[in-house]
Amino acid sequence: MITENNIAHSKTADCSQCTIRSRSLFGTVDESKMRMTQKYRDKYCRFSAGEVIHNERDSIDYAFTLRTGCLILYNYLDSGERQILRVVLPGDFVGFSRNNKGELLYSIKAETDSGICLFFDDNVTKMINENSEIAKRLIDLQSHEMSLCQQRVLNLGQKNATESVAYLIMELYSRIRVQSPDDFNFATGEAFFPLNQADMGDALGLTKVHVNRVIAGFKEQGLLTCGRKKMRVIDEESLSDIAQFDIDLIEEPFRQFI
Amino acid sequence: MITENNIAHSKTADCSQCTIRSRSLFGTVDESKMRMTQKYRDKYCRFSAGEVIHNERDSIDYAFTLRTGCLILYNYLDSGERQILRVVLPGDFVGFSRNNKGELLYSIKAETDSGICLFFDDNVTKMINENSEIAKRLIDLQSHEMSLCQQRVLNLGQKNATESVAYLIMELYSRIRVQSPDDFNFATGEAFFPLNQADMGDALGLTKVHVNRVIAGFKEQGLLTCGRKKMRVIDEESLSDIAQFDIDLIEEPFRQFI
DNA sequence: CGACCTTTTGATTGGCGTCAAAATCTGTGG
DNA sequence: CCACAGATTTTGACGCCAATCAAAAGGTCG
Repeated sequence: MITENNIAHSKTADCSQCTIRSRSLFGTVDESKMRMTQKYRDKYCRFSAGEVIHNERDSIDYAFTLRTGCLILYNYLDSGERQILRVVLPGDFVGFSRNNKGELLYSIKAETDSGICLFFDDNVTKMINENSEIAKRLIDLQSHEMSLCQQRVLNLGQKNATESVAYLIMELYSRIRVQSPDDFNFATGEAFFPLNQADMGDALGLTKVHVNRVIAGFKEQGLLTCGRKKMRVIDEESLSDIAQFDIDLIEEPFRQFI
Repeated sequence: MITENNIAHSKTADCSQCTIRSRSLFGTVDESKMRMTQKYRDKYCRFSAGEVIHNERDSIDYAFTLRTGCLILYNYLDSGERQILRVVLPGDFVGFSRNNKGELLYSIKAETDSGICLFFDDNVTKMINENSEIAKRLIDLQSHEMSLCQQRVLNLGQKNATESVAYLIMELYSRIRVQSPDDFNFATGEAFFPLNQADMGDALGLTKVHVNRVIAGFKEQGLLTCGRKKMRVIDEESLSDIAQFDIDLIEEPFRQFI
């Protein structure tokens, strides 16, 4: 939950300094209108790694863009099992998909130290009403997110452990390179990887033990090296083949309506 | 693919006769503006059960609302396995989530005889530009669909065969009651159920053999009766409990922006 | 009636889970 | 700089859920 402690001065995250603006909700809005877009933002909030931002089923009256860091969206089942639904990286928009009572159906946790640009629902409505560019951009972002979610269904439904671990690694590794370049060392190919093996298991419906065995196999084959929250993919082509992963999905969201 | 054979006279499906308008893209548009909304529709097309409407990865220049019948969206893997991503019922909007080349990432097949209201992309853009009511509705529909998709991820990732078969049955059965009432006998509780057991397996990542065993168990416990494309749920509460299914998800999409 | 599709049943196999414990890494404070 | 607690990764033995293979039974339609 957001408390006073989380709220930072908006000045600390000015739109004009934003490195992920082009991928965000305002990605198609001309820079000259930056003051207009910034006006809609209500707050800039920070969270420390491990902080729970929102609890499944609580009501919520805002949505946000992740500016820095990494969040996970997840659900718990009665059995106590956790399913990670989505890994959120900078530029991603979060807070839609409410049920018919206006509740958000998943919990949100900061996986690493993170900063979000917050918009109250009223202001989201305003943005959409006043600016069809933003409405269209939101539709494109949603539809891009839907593609990723459907690929996850495909993974979980039909791929074996090796294939789906490879997919998760390739998807996240590629997205980090594009969305969070500060966490990616372009010289060495090493990325800061926000998920540990237990998290990966929770995203894939596997146990951490089995995830470990699969990754050990990849290391043996020389496809990647990794350690505590670090990941370096050595053979992207082979891993992509194993995963049936298509990089086209990760690039800039399609601009269907311009 | 759509051919001349599929195109029916638009008059055969007038908006004023439409029984699922309230759930569709035009659900929030006042009836007095019906002529305006109908103007955007380019074609009304019919498909027979089994017809493939669109092939994975082909380019496409339209989106549509399903008016009658039932469609499935699916992908094939290299292994030849099929994953059903979504079962489309009347009122649902289909044709977004393109990749950055404008391709649709899934195939579309008519599971039963079906009729669709087709909009070319240009007209979708026009609708959204000219009418923020429609844009907002589209955003709400997409976010509702996203919730359903995330629930599917939860099912596939963390639930066992019994739970996920129960979930699929409850989700579809409930949606048929709401979205396709002609296929639902409110006196007996019997629904026309568009998926056979092999299809259900392809939606859940299970084999048809195992789906059959699970359903046999439900029958033994007196939770449901079913036969060739028929389904009658006797004990909705027990099945919902097993499935951890929440009916709130199925009701009218949340109107977040009004 | 015969071809075909779907459902049902049985026997066997295997991929991944479960349980348990050791090894390694990380941060913290004395 | 080292000691120590806690988190994460790694390894091993064993078990089970759902897959696989195979075939029979039942429904549907021309």
